[in-house]
Amino acid sequence: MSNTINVMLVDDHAVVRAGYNMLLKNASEITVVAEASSGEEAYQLYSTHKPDVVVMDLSLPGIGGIEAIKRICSRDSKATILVFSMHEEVIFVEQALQAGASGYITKSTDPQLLVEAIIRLSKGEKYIDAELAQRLAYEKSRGQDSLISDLSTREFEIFCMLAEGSNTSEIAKRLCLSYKTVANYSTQIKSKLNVSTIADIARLAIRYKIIQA
Amino acid sequence: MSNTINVMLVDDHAVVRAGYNMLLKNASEITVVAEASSGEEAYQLYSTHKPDVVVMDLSLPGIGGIEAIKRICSRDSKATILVFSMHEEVIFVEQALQAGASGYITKSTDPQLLVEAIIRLSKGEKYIDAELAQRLAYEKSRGQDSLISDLSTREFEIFCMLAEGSNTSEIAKRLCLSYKTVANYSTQIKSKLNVSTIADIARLAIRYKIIQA
DNA sequence: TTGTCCATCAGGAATTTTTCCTAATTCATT
DNA sequence: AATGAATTAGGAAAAATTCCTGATGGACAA
Repeated sequence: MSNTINVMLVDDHAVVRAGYNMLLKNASEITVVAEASSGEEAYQLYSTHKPDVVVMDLSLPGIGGIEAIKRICSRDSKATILVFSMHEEVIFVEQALQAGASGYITKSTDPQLLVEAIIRLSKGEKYIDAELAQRLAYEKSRGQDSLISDLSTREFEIFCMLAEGSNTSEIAKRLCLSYKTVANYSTQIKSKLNVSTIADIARLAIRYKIIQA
Repeated sequence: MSNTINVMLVDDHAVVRAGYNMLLKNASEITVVAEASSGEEAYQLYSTHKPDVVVMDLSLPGIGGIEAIKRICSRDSKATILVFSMHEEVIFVEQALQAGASGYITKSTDPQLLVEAIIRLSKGEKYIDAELAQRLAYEKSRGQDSLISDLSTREFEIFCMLAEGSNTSEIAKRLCLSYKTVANYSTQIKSKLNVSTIADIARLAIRYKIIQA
């Protein structure tokens, strides 16, 4: 029997997936057993392939990466998910870990670290990008979380979608929630962030580099 | 002598660069002769390597991709630059082409099209993602390019206030207009700008540097 | 184990906002 | 003088928001 690490790649860009695939071919310990291009697909393929480690981008169409992590982890509490994201902001690390991820690295890191991180996670360890871990610790120690990190997982998710220009009913549809639920969340988010319009939400999101202008 | 196509890759994510690199290794016509991780570096390496085609991401640290394209093209008017971006909005295509790029494809396209596009560009042809080209042509045909400059004085005024986070009744008060007037303007502005939420308005205003995030 | 807290989800009802239609007025331009 | 665009705004219907309430389930502490 082999003790190879079975990995599933989740990224909506086929080119990027192909690149990772080739990178990981150089690592003999690792076998890519599945690829998904959306959160929904990831969730389904996870069930059929049960990979040891999921390498997941956060910006995905449909249900985003965070929601995909939540669903996979609620289905299988032992799921091991490595977030491999372009976002270099602490807030994303917090949210991803809260959703159930076991590791977080950014696409700026040395390619070799992707392999390293996958191996670490497969052993049950955690692995967080060194610089982000530092910043996370530093900000935590100074209690310097932005208002945004007060948002719950769901709140944050809806916050992002509002900032990106989705309206209440679109969000409800995408997240399979009642319109009312999203509307109520929207009100609560504004209250927590101390703003009164969606424009303020968008600007906050851009200021904190959660979305791009 | 060889008739291989010399390519320079510009992307701030090393992993992504490594991926493209490997993808392009499969294409015998193409040789990657340089890699840059920022606009500045791209500019410098261009001068020393004179690649036949530059494959360039748009989201780069420091001077962005657009600015890098402008500088490279102003140095060498025959420079051939293929934008390879995650952005699927027409505005980015317009800006990139205006800056001097010869092609634009998105990271969602089939990996094989990257090779195809590079070959096309090396022959002096243009290559633009099919779907984006359609949308661009359509919008151009409707004279719908500089959206914001289509706004009337009053519309623009209200547009700015909406983007800054004022709500309809605040704006009405400040401009000494009826609530209804502002509400109707708001609807019309969205329609002219082809957006549906205030978040979109805020992002547009920030993108065009009309307000700051 | 039980109780408490929090996150999540959502309905009801009142209110507010948005949308779409219509129309008056002014002002510039042909 | 006439056309057209900009500005202003009301009415009516539709949609969104707000504030309340309450159910559920998971985490955690006494």
